[in-house]
Amino acid sequence: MVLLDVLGQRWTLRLIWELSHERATFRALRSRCDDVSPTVLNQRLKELRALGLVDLSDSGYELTSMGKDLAGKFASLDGWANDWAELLEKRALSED
Amino acid sequence: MVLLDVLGQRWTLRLIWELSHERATFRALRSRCDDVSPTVLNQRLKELRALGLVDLSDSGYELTSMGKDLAGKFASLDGWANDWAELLEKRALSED
DNA sequence: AAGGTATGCTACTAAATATGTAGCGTCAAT
DNA sequence: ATTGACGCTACATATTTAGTAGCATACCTT
Repeated sequence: MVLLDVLGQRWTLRLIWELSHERATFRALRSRCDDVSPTVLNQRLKELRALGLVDLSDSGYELTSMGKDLAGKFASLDGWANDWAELLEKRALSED
Repeated sequence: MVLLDVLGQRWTLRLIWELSHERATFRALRSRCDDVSPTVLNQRLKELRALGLVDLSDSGYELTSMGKDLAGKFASLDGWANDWAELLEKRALSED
């Protein structure tokens, strides 16, 4: 599963997540991602562009239709993650 | 989104993927993941256990019910990834 | 035309992380 | 008692990421 190897790199998933909310310039993307170093940011963006998931337009970086499609798959994750975080917290509290 | 930071680490996504197919011993998991070093494997498994996504039983490592739930979210990714890979290949061929 | 500001991106060093290999301690079967 | 499998650790090496500075370009304003 090639996709997993790509996504399973630091920042990749996060980048897609951020871009799924709204497109952003290189610098804006940086600051949204905890000021990730430009080196890595550019590396990841290059990869994502090569994979046809991200595109660079005049108004900044944005997901391609494929990229949006993929991001949609993760959208359902958001709700799940919240429930899960709650469960974790409860469990942590009851462990004392 | 904490979940993304966890998943966006090398091997984490892959581990969940592998374990979603069938449970495996530490060593089996290693060989299935391109012989990842035991150091990292153990680190990741520790994290995943702390997060309640993975559990170590007598018969090896396996996903908890939460872990399975999460893996299910990714299952739909499989079909998508195949279509996507095809598209990519076609595009690569037509670029010459 | 000169200055200011924003863009994407690169160079380079230091810090963090992963790899690779060997092997420990435990347990069950032979 | 030796063999083999288990989960896991130690430690040196290699790779990756972080962090900072700054380049080249373009647009806008004065």
